[in-house]
Amino acid sequence: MHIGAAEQASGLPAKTIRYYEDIGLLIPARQQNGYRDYGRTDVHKLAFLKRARGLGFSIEDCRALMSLYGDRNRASADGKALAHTHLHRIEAKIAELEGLRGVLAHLVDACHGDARPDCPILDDLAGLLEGQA
Amino acid sequence: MHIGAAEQASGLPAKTIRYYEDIGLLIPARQQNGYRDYGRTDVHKLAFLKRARGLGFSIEDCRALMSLYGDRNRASADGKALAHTHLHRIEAKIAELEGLRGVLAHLVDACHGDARPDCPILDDLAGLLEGQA
DNA sequence: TATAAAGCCTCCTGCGACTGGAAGGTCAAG
DNA sequence: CTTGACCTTCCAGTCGCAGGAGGCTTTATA
Repeated sequence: MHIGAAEQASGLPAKTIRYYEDIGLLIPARQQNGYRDYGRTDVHKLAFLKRARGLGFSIEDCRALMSLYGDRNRASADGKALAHTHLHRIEAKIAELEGLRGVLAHLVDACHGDARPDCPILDDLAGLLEGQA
Repeated sequence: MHIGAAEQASGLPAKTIRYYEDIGLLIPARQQNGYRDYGRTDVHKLAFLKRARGLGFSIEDCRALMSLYGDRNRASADGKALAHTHLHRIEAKIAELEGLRGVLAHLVDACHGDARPDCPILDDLAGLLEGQA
């Protein structure tokens, strides 16, 4: 199966599939003409990678997950640990963004937003609140 | 004021301050020996940039905000529009991450996480749920 | 059979927003 | 006069690809 077909079957762009080969995530066989040759297992792995990336796992996480994926003697605890760590990262990111959202919503709310120049948003950025305190 | 002092005063690393000059965000005066020379206004602007970046505004947003910052005839509506757009981006990102969190929390919860190899997390990534349906 | 189009290959560059490091100039203190 | 801190410029690397150039091979059509 050529890379174009693997692209259709896995949902990953050919560019990405080649990149994954570059970094050693999934190295396919080659035909005599040099074309990459993907088998059914390869396509499964590509779809696996797509799903894992879609869940926000880093490439290095994916490497570890792929290793577990192909390991019959794996411990489910290992997969769980990876997912758990990743979940914590996501929760931390959410908390960070919620903090930003709070500040921004407050500022947007406080700004009348007309043609006049006085703007609490720019004032906050300029640190005038501290300056006036 | 040398860059080291500006670093202390603004809270931005010297590397970042130089980078901001490279991309034309804040170009300081130079002393005769070639050293950068930051004045009080420059330090204010650096602190302004630090605050804006800390709120997650992109560099291009910061460029626009800086322009408004220095414009006596600005309309507060412009600042509000930038902040509003940014707020929407953050909310969209939060929603996306909350989706991921939901899926991951579910998977982590479903995985017993012991020495046995069967792992709902890896099964999900492998698309076995669809395969079995 | 000739040719055009599609698909494949490798290699290089760029994105955003820095960060680290090398090689070298400048300045104040001992 | 030397040491060390501080400054300069420039280059490379980060992450995860995407875009494009230039050149094969294969396939489809006239």
